[in-house]
Amino acid sequence: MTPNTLVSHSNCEDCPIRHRAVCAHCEADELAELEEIKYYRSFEAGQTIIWSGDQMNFVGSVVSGVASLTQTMEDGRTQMVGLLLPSDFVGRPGRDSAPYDVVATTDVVMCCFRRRPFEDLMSRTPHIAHRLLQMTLDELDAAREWMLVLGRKTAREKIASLLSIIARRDASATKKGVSGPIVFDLPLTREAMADYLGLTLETVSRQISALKKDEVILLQGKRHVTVPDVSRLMDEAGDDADGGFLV
Amino acid sequence: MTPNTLVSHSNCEDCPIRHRAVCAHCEADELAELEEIKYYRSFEAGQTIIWSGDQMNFVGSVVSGVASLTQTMEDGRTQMVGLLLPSDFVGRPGRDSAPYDVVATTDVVMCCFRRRPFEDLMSRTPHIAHRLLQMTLDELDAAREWMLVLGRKTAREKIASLLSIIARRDASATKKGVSGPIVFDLPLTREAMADYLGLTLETVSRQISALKKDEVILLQGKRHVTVPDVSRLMDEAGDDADGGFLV
DNA sequence: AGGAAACCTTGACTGAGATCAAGTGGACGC
DNA sequence: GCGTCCACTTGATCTCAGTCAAGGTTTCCT
Repeated sequence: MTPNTLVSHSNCEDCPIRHRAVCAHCEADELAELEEIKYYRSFEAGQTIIWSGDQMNFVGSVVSGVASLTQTMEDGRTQMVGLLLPSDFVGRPGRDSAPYDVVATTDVVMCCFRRRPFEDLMSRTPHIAHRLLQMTLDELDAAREWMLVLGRKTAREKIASLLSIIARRDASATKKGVSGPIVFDLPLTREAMADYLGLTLETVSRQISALKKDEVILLQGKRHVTVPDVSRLMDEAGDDADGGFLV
Repeated sequence: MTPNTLVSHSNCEDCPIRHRAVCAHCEADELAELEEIKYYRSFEAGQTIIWSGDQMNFVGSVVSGVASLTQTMEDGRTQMVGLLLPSDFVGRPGRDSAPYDVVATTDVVMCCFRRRPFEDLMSRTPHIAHRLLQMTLDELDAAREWMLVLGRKTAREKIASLLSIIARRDASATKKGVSGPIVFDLPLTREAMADYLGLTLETVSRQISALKKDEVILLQGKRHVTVPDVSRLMDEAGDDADGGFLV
């Protein structure tokens, strides 16, 4: 699928996530050490990267594509608990077995480190530990914002919230300005969106149709979204109007 | 309210959360440094400890009592996004303003550190940074488990989940064995439980009545709970039967 | 080109939990 | 002892999202 990806940024300095991932604060010498223990792996859309309960032999960063963390109950009810975009970190140093399934939502390339060497390196490298703390705190904030969405928002607000999160992360990755309409492709199926939002896929479909009818969004095909007025979308999400593109 | 608390463990070595809080891994000399910049503050039940948006001048640990992190939408809908029990950490090093309200649910005593000195100390003390990373990762796991509860569980399962979480944390704090019935007091009002679970207080009340009628729990008064059979409660929560008291 | 499999949309009906409303019970002050 | 307040309970009704079902598109395979 993505056969050349492995070659295209084997050098960390050229890596597209160099300044956003767990290695962001590393000095040249630290980066060299990381470079020695890293390796790339590619996954196709739909593939499970890690099974819940499995031995965790590696940790790593998403380089390209989208993956999701999901939890499943015995009767099959599924909840997505994390959306992993490029630069996000997978795995927990110091833990043996994975608590969630990690699934590739699109084709994914990961930059992996064997767990033990990474843990050793981390204990010697405050820059890495510090960056990982920062990233974990950010994820905790995102999880808490998500709890408000899951617990208190209506179906329409949930969809609007998800769209504005994707739009925001997309904009911050591509460094586009905030002004004017925003255009992006949904990296998730209706079912994945439902699992993210604690809804059924039928409800997701209906609410997307409703937002389209009300011209909050425009659709070309089923995945290509245009948001003519971002603040309108934020209103629909029930968030404070300004929102602020901080990250 | 708790006038003597300030005195009763001004010495870190005697502190009830000494080995579970952010200071858990500290050596004697590191502890001495912490001791110099720490101070205690007490809050009465219902008091707001930190307002969302406020300047964060301190961070700290809950020593005794229960506090909650809550998010509120403009129209008043409220979602609790964190339940802070003794040893839990409040605040984020490196952040200026608080993203959530922190409210004392019961009377609370906190061990506070002024933010700047704490940040300085942390950058010099890997033991503290490492412990904070551990605790943050644990909180992230808890938040993700909570997302499953909010997104996919029924009202009855939500209540059973909350009860088993409180029972578990209570048991691990008091070091009691797992066998036999578990007894504890609910530290939350019905309304706080509703805010935690994304329900209304009426639904909380009805489901507690239903669990009582089905003898999953026994009630003395409105707050004192006896769980005759923990695995029965876990079944009702929809979790995998064993659950494991790891923490 | 034809067929099958994903993925998505839409409609009709149902039901779990929200909403609105009334009432209970215990704690506290006077 | 009596009123008041607060936390909680219970009942009646409504509604939003779930469920069940049918049909539409797109893509990809043969």
